[in-house]
Amino acid sequence: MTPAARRALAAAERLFYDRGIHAVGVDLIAAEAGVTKKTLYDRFGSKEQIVVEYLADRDERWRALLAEHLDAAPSGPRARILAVFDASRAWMGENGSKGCSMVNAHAEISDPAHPAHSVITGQKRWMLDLFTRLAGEIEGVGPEDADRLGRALMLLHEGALVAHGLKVFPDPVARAREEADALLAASASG
Amino acid sequence: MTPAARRALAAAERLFYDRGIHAVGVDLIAAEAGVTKKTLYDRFGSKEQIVVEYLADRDERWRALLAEHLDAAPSGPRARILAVFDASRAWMGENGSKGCSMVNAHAEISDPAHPAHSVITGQKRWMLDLFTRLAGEIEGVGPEDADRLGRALMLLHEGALVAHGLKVFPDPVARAREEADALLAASASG
DNA sequence: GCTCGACTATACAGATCGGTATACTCGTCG
DNA sequence: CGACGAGTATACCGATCTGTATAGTCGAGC
Repeated sequence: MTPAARRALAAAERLFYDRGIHAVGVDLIAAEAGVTKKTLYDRFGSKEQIVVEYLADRDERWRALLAEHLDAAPSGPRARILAVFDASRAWMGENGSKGCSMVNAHAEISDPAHPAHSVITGQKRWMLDLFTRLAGEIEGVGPEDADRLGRALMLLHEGALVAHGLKVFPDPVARAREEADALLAASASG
Repeated sequence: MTPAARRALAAAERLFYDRGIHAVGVDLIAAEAGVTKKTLYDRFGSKEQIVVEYLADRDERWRALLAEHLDAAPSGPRARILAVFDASRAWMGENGSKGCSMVNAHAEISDPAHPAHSVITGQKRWMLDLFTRLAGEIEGVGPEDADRLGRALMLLHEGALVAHGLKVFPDPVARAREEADALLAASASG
């Protein structure tokens, strides 16, 4: 990726996230990045492609941050599950005062055939799988309970991201982590 | 409200919710409603005002449906809390295949001074207060535990609405209700 | 019968939308 | 030196955006 393309994508990410996708035009992206529209279309081809790369890049960065937290977590599935919430808390502190970019983008994209759609649902499905897999690694938790636990963790996590964006009450991710902890304490020997 | 205004608002609600606010122009609203732009601007004055009334009307209808479910619920705070989730399940079945309109609208509105902003945050704050108040009515639950419980219920509920919109797994509102039930069972004598 | 509010129809203004075209500069690499 | 990729600058296209203006239709109430 050329330097101008990187600058353009960085500007697009900030603008799309802060103001919404449809509210931001390519002229504005070009101006904010110090790049001409010609360069934008040479590198990306279309606004739609910029949107896709915006979401894909955020997804990639989130998964990288999450992997760091998972690697640094104490061994054991329960600590690793809590590490997911820690990662989200760290992420939100730096990247997310308006909630989840995937959820927000989904609100603006009606066409299920839009190439961004698979990025959005892909991340959510991946997160559910992660929660379910980690829950299944807990001693004494069978596949059925893992499904139930994974989905409950998913609900708490998604709810926390939304609550953070809406600023319903302070530090909802920390609150969700507490609740997840209680859930895990109750569900098995630990 | 005149008949044409009612038709226009109904069309706007459907279009805004399905496609997003910025993706829908007033010409399209007018055409879908069988109404001229002149009438639209005579009745509402601006697109911004249409957006505000779209959200306010949905809020009003949601609160009415919720009140019905709360009135029909068995007495006792625990049953009433579960009735909130039942109301959401019924609501989503009819009005919401794309999640929460307030959350979705918030994703598209960057200006905190936008008149729709207070409608959005107002409903969320109201829901948190409702959960907290109902939790506080449970025997043996003090004010501090009511706050904790209210916020946990809020997280589950918001998470369920998002998960429903994203179609992460089937019937997330029912799953959230189960989790809320377990939470309430564990938190007090009942 | 006449006024008045609600509504339709159409055209337009000024701005912005996504996207394209032409012409230029500059550093790098062979 | 010369070719080439990256980027700049600017102008433009057709379409669409919010919002306004003019002119006319229709039905109900006084």
